[in-house]
Amino acid sequence: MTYNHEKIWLSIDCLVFGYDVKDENLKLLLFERKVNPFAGSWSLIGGFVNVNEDICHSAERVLKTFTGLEDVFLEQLHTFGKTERDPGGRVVSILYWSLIKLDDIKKDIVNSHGARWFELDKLPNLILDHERMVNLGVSQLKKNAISSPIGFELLPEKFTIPQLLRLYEAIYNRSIDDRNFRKKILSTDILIRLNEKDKTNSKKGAYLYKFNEENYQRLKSEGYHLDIAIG
Amino acid sequence: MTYNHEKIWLSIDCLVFGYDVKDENLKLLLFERKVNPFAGSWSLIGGFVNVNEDICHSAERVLKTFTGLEDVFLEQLHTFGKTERDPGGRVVSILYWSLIKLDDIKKDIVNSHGARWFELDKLPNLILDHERMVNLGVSQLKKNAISSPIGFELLPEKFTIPQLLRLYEAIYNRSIDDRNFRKKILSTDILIRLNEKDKTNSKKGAYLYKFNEENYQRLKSEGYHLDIAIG
DNA sequence: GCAAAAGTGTTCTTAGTACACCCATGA
DNA sequence: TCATGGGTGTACTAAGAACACTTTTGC
Repeated sequence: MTYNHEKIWLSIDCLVFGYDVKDENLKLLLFERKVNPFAGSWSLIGGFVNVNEDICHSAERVLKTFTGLEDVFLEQLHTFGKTERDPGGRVVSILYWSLIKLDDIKKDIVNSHGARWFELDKLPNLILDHERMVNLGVSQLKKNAISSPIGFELLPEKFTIPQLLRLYEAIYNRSIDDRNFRKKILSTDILIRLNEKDKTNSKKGAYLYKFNEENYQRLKSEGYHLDIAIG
Repeated sequence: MTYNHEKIWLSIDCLVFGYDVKDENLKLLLFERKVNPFAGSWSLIGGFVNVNEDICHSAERVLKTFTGLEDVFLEQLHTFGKTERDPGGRVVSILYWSLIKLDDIKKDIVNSHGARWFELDKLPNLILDHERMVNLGVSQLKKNAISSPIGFELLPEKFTIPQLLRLYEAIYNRSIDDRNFRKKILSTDILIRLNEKDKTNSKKGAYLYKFNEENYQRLKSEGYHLDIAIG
């Protein structure tokens, strides 16, 4: 014991946003809390930080434990530390968020761990300050979708432009002009068109694209600002 | 004791940026560390979070203790939690930043508390991961100066447009066209021109302005993006 | 041949950029 | 009267916004 000071419980909470190209809906993963206080209520997934564990690893562990998922986008957002935030004791909580490309396999994995997906406008009441956390996450989603390619984290590796457009419409909750959207996103050169079409949504079929990480990094280092929020 | 889990030391580190309209230089406040490990080395100001204290109050306390300053801009940036970040023990640290309008009075207050201002390009070596923290702060400064009026936090209540321009040049470390800067910043309506001139820098004198908080809030809620980085 | 989604181009308007001169004043 | 910093305007260019029709194909 090298420092002489009182210690504090430190926890992780994790916002897990998921998007399914099929039903075109943004979803949030919630869990029915098993421990008191508030056993039986809905909450974000979370857990305590261990002494011998980097906080980013705690976040990965929490995500893995509750969803079975790993190697997905996971980033720190903010730390919540009001003394009265948890009536069960003084717990400071570090909020992370994860963005998931939903498919049936991942839905099954998550379901088998007991968590449940909720549509963003149909959330139940949440415990503690978790509602504030959700609000922060939603506003970050809107803010970041403009300037960084978090959108691609929510889509499968191969996706069509209409799917990407539909995702942005879901994030911003309004309709976007498809001609301008297309022009803008293609002019940035961060998409690679494949010689494949996806025909699940139309008879004509839509070209599949991949995200071009390299070009995106170049653009970003040049200080480019995507600004995809097109009326 | 309601939760059964190990606790952790939680600390605050605080980046304090200061700007003095007279010498037109961005400065960072550092402190010579008094406690081991690393006694005698330079570090950010910081301290432990108490169990009965909101983390934002911890940050205010740390700032007050080391600088005598209160009621200034103070915001959370990021939490650092690698297990090996402090060889003195497992300490997770929440980084805050504060932006200070420097004048002689504030410089005296700070000096009398034993901290010292360093120009950004003349920083000494820093302990632990404090260099990473500084880098994060500097990049946040550049990022936020574009889209939010943090610049005004660094200027006195009344300031001239050349002073504001000089500050942005200091933040972005390059020269900015004064005609375009003026046009842009005035077109946003977030400045109020006063019927006073500041003649410290010229015989003609430059009009003093105040920041218009109300108009800024309106602009922000309309989703406006300032984009002051003018070539 | 028709329904349904994918894909394409043009005009207009707005905002950014580059650039040079006059103004007010104290010394 | 002149040196110094403060203030203004215009022409050009690039990007955003609004908007309608053709293409492909399975049924």
